[in-house]
Amino acid sequence: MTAMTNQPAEPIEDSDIPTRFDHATAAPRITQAWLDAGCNRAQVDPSRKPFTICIPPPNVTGALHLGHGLNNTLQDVLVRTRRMQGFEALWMPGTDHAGIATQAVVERRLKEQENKTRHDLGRDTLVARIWKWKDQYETRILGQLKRMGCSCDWDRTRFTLDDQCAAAVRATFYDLFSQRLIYRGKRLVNWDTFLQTAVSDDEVFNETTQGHFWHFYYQVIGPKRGEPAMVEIATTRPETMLGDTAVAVHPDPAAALDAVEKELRLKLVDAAEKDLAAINGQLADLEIRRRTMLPTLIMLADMARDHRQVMLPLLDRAIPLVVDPWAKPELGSGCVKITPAHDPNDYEVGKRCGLPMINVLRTDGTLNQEAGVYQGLTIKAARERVVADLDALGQLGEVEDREIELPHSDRSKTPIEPFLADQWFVKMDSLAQSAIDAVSSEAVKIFPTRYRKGYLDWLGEKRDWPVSRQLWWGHQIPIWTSEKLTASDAKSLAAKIAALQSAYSAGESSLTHQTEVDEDGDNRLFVCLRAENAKLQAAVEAIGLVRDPDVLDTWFSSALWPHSTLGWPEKTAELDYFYPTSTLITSRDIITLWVARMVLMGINNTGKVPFSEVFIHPKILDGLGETMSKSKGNGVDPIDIIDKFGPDALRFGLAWLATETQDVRMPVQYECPHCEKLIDQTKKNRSLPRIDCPHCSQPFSTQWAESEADKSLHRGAVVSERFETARNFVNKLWNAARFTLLNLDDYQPIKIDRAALPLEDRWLLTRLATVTAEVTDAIDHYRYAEAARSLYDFAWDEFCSLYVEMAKSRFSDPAQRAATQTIIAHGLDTLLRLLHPIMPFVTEDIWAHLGKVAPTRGLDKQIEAGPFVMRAPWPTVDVRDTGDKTIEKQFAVFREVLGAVRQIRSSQNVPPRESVPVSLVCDAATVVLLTPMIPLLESIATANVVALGPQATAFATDVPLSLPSLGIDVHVDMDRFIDVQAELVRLERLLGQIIKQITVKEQKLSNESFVSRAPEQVVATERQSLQDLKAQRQSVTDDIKKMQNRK
RNA sequence: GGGCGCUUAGCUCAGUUGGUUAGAGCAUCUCGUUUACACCGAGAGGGUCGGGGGUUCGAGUCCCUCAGCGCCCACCA
Repeated sequence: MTAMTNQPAEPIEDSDIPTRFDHATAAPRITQAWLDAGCNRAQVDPSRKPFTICIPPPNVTGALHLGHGLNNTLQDVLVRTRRMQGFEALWMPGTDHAGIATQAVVERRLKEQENKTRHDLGRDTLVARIWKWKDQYETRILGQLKRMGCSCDWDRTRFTLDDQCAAAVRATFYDLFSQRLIYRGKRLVNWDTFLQTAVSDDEVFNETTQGHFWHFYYQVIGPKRGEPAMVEIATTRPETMLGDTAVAVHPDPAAALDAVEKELRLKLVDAAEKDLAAINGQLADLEIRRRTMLPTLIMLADMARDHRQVMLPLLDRAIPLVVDPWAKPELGSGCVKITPAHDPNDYEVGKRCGLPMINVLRTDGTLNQEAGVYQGLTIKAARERVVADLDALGQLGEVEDREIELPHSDRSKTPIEPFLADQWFVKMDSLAQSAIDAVSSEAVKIFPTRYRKGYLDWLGEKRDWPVSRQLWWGHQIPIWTSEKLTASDAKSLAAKIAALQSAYSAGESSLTHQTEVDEDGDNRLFVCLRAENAKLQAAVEAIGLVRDPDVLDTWFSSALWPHSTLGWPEKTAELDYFYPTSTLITSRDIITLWVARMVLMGINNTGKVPFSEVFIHPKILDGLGETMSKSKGNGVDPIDIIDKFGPDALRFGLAWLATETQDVRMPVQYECPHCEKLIDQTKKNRSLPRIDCPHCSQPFSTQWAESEADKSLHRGAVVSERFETARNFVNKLWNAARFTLLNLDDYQPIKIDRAALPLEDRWLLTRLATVTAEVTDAIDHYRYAEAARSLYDFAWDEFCSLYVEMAKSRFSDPAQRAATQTIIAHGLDTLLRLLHPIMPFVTEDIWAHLGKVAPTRGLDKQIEAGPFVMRAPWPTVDVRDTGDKTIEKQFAVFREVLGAVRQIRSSQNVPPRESVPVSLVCDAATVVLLTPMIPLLESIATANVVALGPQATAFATDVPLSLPSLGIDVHVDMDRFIDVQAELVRLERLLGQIIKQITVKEQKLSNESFVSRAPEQVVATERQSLQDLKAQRQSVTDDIKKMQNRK
């Protein structure tokens, strides 16, 4: 059947609609139909309110996994809902160039496959290769999103490195540079010696390794009588001593020790038992230090103030003793070697004490000329040599074994070396403050609110943002430099630049320059170009300036994403209409890196916050509780799930799991393509390119297959049974629709008079109204799981199990057929709209089928249903359908009674078609409620209600069940079926339960304080409940007697 | 070291402001092809709500504490 064409209504045959939703053929067809009709498109339309979401641009490092699947499902649910609610909804798609990550991936492959480094290729060739990689993965990523049903406006797809984003980056950099908010500085950076680039703190992870703690002795130069001849220092990185420029000691060691002791004693007061020993140990240690070390330390401090020096061994360089509070007398020897160029803390000391900073490393991690005879060695080799040589000199002391937290680069997995280098920084002061204010004032609201704290704390530190990266893939810094200039050279160069400035920038200024004096007293000059301009660039280079080879941190361009994608710095109509965007949906690990920076850059560039709400969703963890990531290899490709379960099941399954506080644990299995058996994914096998099936021994490939041999094998999908529920639900909906469609062949809608409707119809309308309100509210507040559960329960337990069942008999009654058709068509129609944002494909397919047999739908008046549920209006709540508590109560009672009858039937093994006589004992009020339900009960439970009311009595061959909370006793005549023994077992068990409950209640009610303090209503309920239980006990006891008599 | 979560059935998770007998899906067991659906239907079994203490008439829910797991931030010469 083709879905999207308008054909005249024709009878539907049973065989026309398969019993399973065929997502594999339906999804591509529907996707195409949406595209053809422009359903995803958003345009500036002043008559409508805009609703905008910018996608968190996935990195082009690799394919998407289920974490992205969740992120994008949640965005799409929201966008589709708002679109249906009448907003001009724009979902802006795109990808991120992910500077260091992407370059690292491509470089690694280059090494593995061709044994080449980036230097073998050169900058242009490498960058061209990365573009190729980007094209390949961008296509794959966008394809994944499309198959998931993401309703992005694809024509607007952006890339953080495309021309439009580049223009925004250039303009931002230029503006910040002009305001001196971007500056050049020497800073200690985390140096990745493998990738030969600085990486940010955020790209560093710590790993505990077995290391040593070496003690050295440095000789004091010209020790006077009574003074120590040596100072002892200790380090975990001996080779850095080559860059030592001082040895520090605390300025007032006695006071420092006192302070520590005071703190320890405070701790002692409210310490737990088990900690006491440890603290006391520390206090004892302090005492020893006071006696043994303190005099020496005080003497050393005096010597330092006296500008005394020690001799750095091996290099025979005299270095000063300095005083600095960083040297803590309570630790180690109390003295600390200072290596400003290779340790963050030492760097601070170096700055405070005005020490020289000697960098002993080359960019590749080998030692440079500063290291003297050790020049050219690797760090590892140098370390061994330094230790051996010091030992030979007799200046090596104790060597302790110690666990060391060693920083590693997240990208190359190699150890980080702190390294002094020239870098560009963004000054965070006022920028950070604006982003703090935005969240404090709730101009930007973060959900769940607990994530506000991390955001505010991080920004509160206002640490300047190092933005240069020694990479080739990214936005090259738009700065041209000339260094080591004399003052007069600098002056004449500046004049030439001023000339260029007036020649090229009529109107808007597009070039600016700054001069500054470097640490050696020379001048350097920077020129910044605002936009790409080949001629101007050539002119700048012609007067001798050289472009900075570095590129910008990826987050610099990501920070501009909400406005750069809409055309900023141009004043576009799009920007004016769609910006600020509405909601950002992302994961918690980039709240600071990305969200905070978008807020401050958005405010800086546009004067407005980039979005008013941020929703942080849970993370998807694998079966071992680890987050999914490309680098770990435990990522599951959403396409595998889609192939097996369908896109709707993927989406519904993810939404169902996306609760507020809990991350989603997702154990996965490989599915062998040969024998279809499932193989648990483990730490060992999760990143293998091929696996031999343990069941059928045949090999299959995985998503990591790269070699041709592996790729030619059959691919083993990674699946999770956690999507079965959702897949089954999709099919349940499909079949409810199938039933409806098969009964709409002669659809003749009639005008509905609500008051005259039968009970079950009024109930359905009430429930639809309630569910509509619930789902709307849940989605508004990002409670996706609640929306999914609410729809699941209603669709399955109420629409399918009750309403459809009740409709069966009414369809065969000519008097009721038309009305039932009208209502069920309306019910299905509403359900499809409500489910569409979560399950777009199956709802769209059913919508098309429904449109053919029932092109107009509605209650008060018939309305032409449009061709797409995607573009249909979101259901609204009609007040006439809400608040009828009587009907809800009637159905609640009905379902209880129905359950009781079924339970009795099942316990006695009564065949489904056998009608059983039923007698219902209840009070007069319940009779009124229940009487209209009798026909439904009879049809659904295959029961025959022979008596109802206070006077109704038990049967001679009775199997009863009491519903104490409702005050109803259900009696079923089991004359023909009864299994006396089984029944006795059941009754005895039941009696036991009742007696237990009675005991609990009696205890409760005999508790004087409960009766006097609990609210009256609670006490009354308990009393009534006890009374009911007692009555039930009586009747069960009677029944047991009766049953024993039958024996 | 600081911060934020989490711990409920065999598994994966819900559980609104404290209030009848703590729920769902999967798995298990029993029964059933009944005119949409076996990716289905009916029913059953399965819980000291991580341990301990407290507040309260009443605690899965609030407070304290201990233990375990996870994440974020800082730091360790």
